[in-house]
Amino acid sequence: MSQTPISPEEDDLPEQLRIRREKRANLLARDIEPYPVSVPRTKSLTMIRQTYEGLAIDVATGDIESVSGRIIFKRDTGKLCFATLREGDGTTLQAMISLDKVGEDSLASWKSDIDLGDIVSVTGEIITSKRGELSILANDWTLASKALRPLPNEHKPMSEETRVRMRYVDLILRPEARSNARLRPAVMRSLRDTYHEREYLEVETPMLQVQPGGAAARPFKTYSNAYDMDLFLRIAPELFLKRCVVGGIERVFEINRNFRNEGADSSHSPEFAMIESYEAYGDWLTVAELTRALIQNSAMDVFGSHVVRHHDGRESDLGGTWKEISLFDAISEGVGEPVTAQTSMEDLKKFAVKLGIKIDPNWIKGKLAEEIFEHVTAGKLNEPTFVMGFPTDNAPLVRAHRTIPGVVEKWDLYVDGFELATGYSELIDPVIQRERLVEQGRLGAKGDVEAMSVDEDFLRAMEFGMPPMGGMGMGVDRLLMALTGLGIRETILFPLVKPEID
RNA sequence: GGGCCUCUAGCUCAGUCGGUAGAGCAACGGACUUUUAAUCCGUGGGUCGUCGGUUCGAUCCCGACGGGGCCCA
Repeated sequence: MSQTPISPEEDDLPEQLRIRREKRANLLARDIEPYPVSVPRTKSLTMIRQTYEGLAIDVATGDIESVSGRIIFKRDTGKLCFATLREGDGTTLQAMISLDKVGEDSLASWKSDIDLGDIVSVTGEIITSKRGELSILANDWTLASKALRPLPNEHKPMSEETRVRMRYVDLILRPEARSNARLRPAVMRSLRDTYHEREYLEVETPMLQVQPGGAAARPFKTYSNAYDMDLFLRIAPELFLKRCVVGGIERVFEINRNFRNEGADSSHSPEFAMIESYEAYGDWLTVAELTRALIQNSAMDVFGSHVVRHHDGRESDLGGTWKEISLFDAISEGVGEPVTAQTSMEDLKKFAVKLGIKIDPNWIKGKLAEEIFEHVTAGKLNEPTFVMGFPTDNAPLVRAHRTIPGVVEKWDLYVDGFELATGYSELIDPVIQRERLVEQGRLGAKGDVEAMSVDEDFLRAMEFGMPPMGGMGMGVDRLLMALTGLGIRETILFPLVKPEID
């Protein structure tokens, strides 16, 4: 990592930082405000571009406007200077500063006080240059904000680390960074539109929880001074959304952050956006259809097609109905022998060993079966595929499959080789639910840090009667990955990075 | 958790078979009234991630630590 100081001491600064601070001081000494409260601005660069689209070469419109933007190119010549201004969405406009319009002092100041990266306001006539470039020919200009750090070389890509650490610079320089930042809210809006069309109610449930639940994951632990008690950041909203359904909010969804205290890599972030929804009187097939609609509508709303083009040019077809495979069929094919929920732990271990899977002694049978599946099949599932029917013992919140013993009505959706979403026919029998959670508690006591615990208030809610329902969950970051092919850290504006200096 | 790669100027990167370093862009000084990564002339800028070790001498070799990346479980 570079050694650019985060909190620079005034002496011993790198040359370019020192020079820019001197320029700021010099402006102040001449009673020029480097950070004014406001600057003239009558139109955005986008509005100028729209208004004067198609203007011929070397035209003077007579229209006087004030515009502002960050200087991303600067070409100073003797008596006529050019700069390219850019505003937030990437729209640019050329500014021209000429001796005969602004005078000697102003031109000299432009050359010596203004740097690449500064934000300026320019007032003048909208013209096209002799080369046909739409421009504003300055009658006057003023500094809007002095940049004390130089912009990186625009023509060489910033390293991945610099992009993530200084996303603000990434956003200034890289069009993809700007479009990625705008993609997420567009997808969020599409997801909400789909839910609203189906008369779902959006709710917000607690992120600070007394007892984390709803998923198999390690939580972040924190502490409340006011209550003098440990609290946890939620790993899933599931148990609260189900409480909503008990209360009669029969179609409910939430889009918000979950936190899992686990490894971070190109598809896992410690905090990630998750969508979860529950539909009374639905089942796992109902929510599979919903999930497909959510994803396909997102693709259509954002890209205008179910075929999405990834950043590397690869196309991914999310259209049509999607393939469904059985989890145990996939495992059987992978190991070359029939495997069912009844296959013994000993046999599963033999298969796992043969495949070179490192077995965690805390794994129960269902977990081992899923690990084998992930090893032999998951990564190969590039086209959207529902993997149907999971082992009962590793899915404590899901109801039993109506025909297949030892299996629950749970699917995982795989796209591009990773798990994008999951859906259940939810378990609604409070007695069986209690048995399942008590069993989870036993696993937890034996050292399984991901095991769920018995949430008495959740069980009490169930005991008031929970309607039959289907539920689903989907990672929003992963949806963005499926739509764009990007890594998770590119879909998140400010992913967690370790500090540069300790 | 294990393995591999990587950290050099503001940015992106070369490089030194061990004798304290270079390019492009950026910066500084000068020339230029139509530039588009402007051009031309000149100049400066570095604790070579940190701390140890080996050595007459380490940015380079070795070790530990820290940051980043990739692969594996």
